[in-house]
Amino acid sequence: MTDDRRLTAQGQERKQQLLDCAATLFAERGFAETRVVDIVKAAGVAKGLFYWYFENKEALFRELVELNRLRLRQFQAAAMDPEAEPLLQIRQGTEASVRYMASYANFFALLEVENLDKKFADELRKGTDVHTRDIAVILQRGIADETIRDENVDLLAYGVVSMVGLYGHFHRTGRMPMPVEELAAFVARFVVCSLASHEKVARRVLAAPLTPAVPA
Amino acid sequence: MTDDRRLTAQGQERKQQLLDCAATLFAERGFAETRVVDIVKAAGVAKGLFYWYFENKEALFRELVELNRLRLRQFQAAAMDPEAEPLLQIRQGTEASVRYMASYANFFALLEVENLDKKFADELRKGTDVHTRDIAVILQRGIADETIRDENVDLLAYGVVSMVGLYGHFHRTGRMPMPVEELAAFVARFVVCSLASHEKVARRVLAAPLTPAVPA
DNA sequence: CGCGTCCTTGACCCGCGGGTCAATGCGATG
DNA sequence: CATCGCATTGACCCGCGGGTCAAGGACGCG
Repeated sequence: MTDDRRLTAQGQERKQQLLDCAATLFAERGFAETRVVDIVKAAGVAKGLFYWYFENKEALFRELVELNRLRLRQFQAAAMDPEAEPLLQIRQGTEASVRYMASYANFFALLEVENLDKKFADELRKGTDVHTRDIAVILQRGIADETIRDENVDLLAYGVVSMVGLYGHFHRTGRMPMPVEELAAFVARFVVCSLASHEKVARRVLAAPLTPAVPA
Repeated sequence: MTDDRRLTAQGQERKQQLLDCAATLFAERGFAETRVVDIVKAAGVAKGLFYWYFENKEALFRELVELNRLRLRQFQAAAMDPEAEPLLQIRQGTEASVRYMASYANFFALLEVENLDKKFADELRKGTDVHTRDIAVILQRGIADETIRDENVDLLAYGVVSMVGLYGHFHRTGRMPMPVEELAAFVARFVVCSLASHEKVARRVLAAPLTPAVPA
């Protein structure tokens, strides 16, 4: 495949099918351990077709990651009440992220791979950084109005973002069978407690009603 | 190499040399991207020699990980004052771990790889779990005496252990140039705040003097 | 029906890199 | 100095798996 060819409806579908199969396999056994043959077999097509839709295995991976990071950010942004106080926004975003990860476990497992294969680390890190910046901006407001502990805002943001990924991984790998909602609530409490400047701020934020589920 | 052969002093040394070179390379470019040839070249020996000391590449990796997890646990345990209250022990262990990771950055980067290659995940996870259990036991005591928030102890322990690894990674990959001591202090504060049941407990624990450096 | 574009096939190529092996060195030990 | 077992060498083997390609549908359009 050279640059962006025009794809028919059928073509779009087939490409998506390959993306889906690849995502599942990557999530199951990782990038390096997934063969192109495995992907096309899973999709029930010939090997050559893979290269009609993708430059190579790496390109497919990048596309997959990009797509999903986008989705997550949107989902998270949608869950935040723009009127709420900073720490409450963080709580809402955190809960939403955990839920998102649960529904799109396959896709999400993918993002973890980026840290493993150094080949991707540098390029894909940028995506995470953008995400982290979103959070940092909110945290900054919380620090300004003294509801969030006055710490290095980048360090805090990194912690918040990673935390979600961390517990998502934990849950996904089945080491703690528990309902998603429960886990989401736990992570939210954990994050809020680690950020709140005072006990009463934490209590106030945690007392707010559960974030309503947002339509995808 | 079949099982454990008797090695001369020279043999021990050579083997260690290979382990060191491999650790550096793995840390730099990851497991899958490091060739056996690269390792032996770095050590300045012939390829065949690699297989005199190790069953294969995977076996070397496992040995490396095992070795370092052991070291970390010892280091961490040594940093904890057995008389101190639970949360203070956690703080001491956390600070020590961050310091440890800074000194043995190469070795430590290795532990992250385990999450990437699914091949290792299952087996090596057990090691992490043991580590997590250590922490869980301490947390349990803190929950009993109400100095630590009454949450699922396993979830908390996982968070604490991962947190350290997380920020270690962050620091190691050079995204936040700052003195190790400063980072260690930050992570300790983060963890203490997320665990403490009450503001005054957190303050008390954080007011305690810096853990003295323990001789290796 | 002829032509062009999109789609699909599967046999084939080929280099990379893990792993082997027969030969040799070398430092103890009797 | 003979012998033995640890240590070391580097050429070689070989399969795996990424990537190619020539050929052949299928569908739409004038």
